[in-house]
Amino acid sequence: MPVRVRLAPSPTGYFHVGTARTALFNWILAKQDPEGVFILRIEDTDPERNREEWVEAIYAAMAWLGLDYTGPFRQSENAPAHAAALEALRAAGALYYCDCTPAEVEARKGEGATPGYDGFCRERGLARSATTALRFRTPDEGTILVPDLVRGEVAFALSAIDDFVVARRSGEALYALANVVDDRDDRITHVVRGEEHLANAPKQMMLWSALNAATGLEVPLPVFAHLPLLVNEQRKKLSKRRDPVALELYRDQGYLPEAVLNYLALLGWSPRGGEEIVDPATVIEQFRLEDVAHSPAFFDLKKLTAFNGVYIRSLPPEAFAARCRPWVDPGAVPWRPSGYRPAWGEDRFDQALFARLAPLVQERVARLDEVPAMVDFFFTEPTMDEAAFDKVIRHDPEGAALLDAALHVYGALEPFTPEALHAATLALGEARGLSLRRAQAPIRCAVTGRLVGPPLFESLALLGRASTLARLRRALERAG
RNA sequence: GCCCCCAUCGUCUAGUGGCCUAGGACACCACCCUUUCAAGGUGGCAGCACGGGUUCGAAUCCCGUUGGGGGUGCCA
Repeated sequence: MPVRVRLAPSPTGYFHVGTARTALFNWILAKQDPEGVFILRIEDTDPERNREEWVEAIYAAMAWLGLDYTGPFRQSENAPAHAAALEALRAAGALYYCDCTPAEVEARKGEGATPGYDGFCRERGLARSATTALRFRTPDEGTILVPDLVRGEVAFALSAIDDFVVARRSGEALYALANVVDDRDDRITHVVRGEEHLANAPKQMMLWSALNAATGLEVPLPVFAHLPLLVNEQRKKLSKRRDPVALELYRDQGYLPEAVLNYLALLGWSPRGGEEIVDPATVIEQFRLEDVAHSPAFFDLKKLTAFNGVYIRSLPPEAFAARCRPWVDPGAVPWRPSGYRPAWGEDRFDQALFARLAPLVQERVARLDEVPAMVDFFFTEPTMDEAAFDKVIRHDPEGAALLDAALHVYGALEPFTPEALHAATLALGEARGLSLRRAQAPIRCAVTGRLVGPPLFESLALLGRASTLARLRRALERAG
């Protein structure tokens, strides 16, 4: 039987990094089978909380990650099937109407063992009305075994599972039912999702079987796989309120999707052989649900960032330059990180120049959003770091002298190349008994406004003699 | 409260009874390289929660304790 898996996110907020990992694992499973199918189904049965923009965010996130799928489908579009399922179950006696309000249910909850609903309306024979919801009649005793590829079999006592609601008083099917109906319709073979859904599994199995019986259509039950949760430093489930969980955020900061995917694959799983930088093909080849870890994993931004640096450095220089454009090119680009504000004018930006700069910064950044601050002095007059200026120029007697000497030597330097600049600056320093390390500092500061940046002599050559000399002169004037 | 899950360096993990003096990665520290910063190289710090079993032998199996987490919606 071919693998059929699905991602079933609800459009109630940002696309969560945890959802991204679930998507990845499902996608991998489908890719492992030549006939595998990975379905994207938007679970939009809660009109109160869904928003169309979040649906779009799901599509955008999947596209950015490069995870292809069958669909997308909207759960709401299958409402007729949900209604039919409800009717079939009701006719078979699997459901009953209940007019208890949540407050009443809560009030009756004793200190006793059985949690949740107490079965108050089970035998009342209520008819459908505007105040009745539909509940599923669950057995009172026995055990149900959930087959879980990650954890093995998980046993639930039926006595601990209450008669849960499957349709609102408005008549609409709830997640509990809609999800099962859709999974049956889609012939889902593996339900792979976060551990927070583990307690839903026995209920869904019972519903699935009841549906098989009530409709006469025997659809094989799926097997489950509940993935360990992603947690924050407090070891709590990643939360939209406290934690940076939105995938967009990572995209905006210049994380590469391939790095994110690689890192996500390592949360709960590890490749054979110890090498952690692995491409999707390797993961597809090696991944097994049975090998997934059981304990929650901390989402470590530092490690993700380190991985991102590895991926950035491995890019061909031209590709790196192209990927930087949304952050550095004020002109027309296909996509923009949110909150982008041009650091220099469109007329000042020079794509050809940036292409030559790119290799100098490529190995110095771990995120694409660090690039602008590293090349700004090429496209705009740099803002002087006053502390740096004081340290190596104003309060260093050698500083101004070096600047003055550089002004003269650079002015006559032929050719104005990195090699010549290197040699000239080295000589400048030696004449004063200074290491190149110290000799380059005031020059770097004068020209770039900072003490750190791309290699200086390459930068000066690319900047050109005129700008270099002008900035040296200006710094000299500032030093007074 | 009740149900369920989990427990190896700070973090992610390898480890399925002897190969473990517990391996790798990130982070951190030191040194090397070096025009700054990175990158790169070398080395280092650091862990089997606890208590009982089982066994010739336990990080690995069993029980308990403790500690974490998830669920307990007419949300998904």
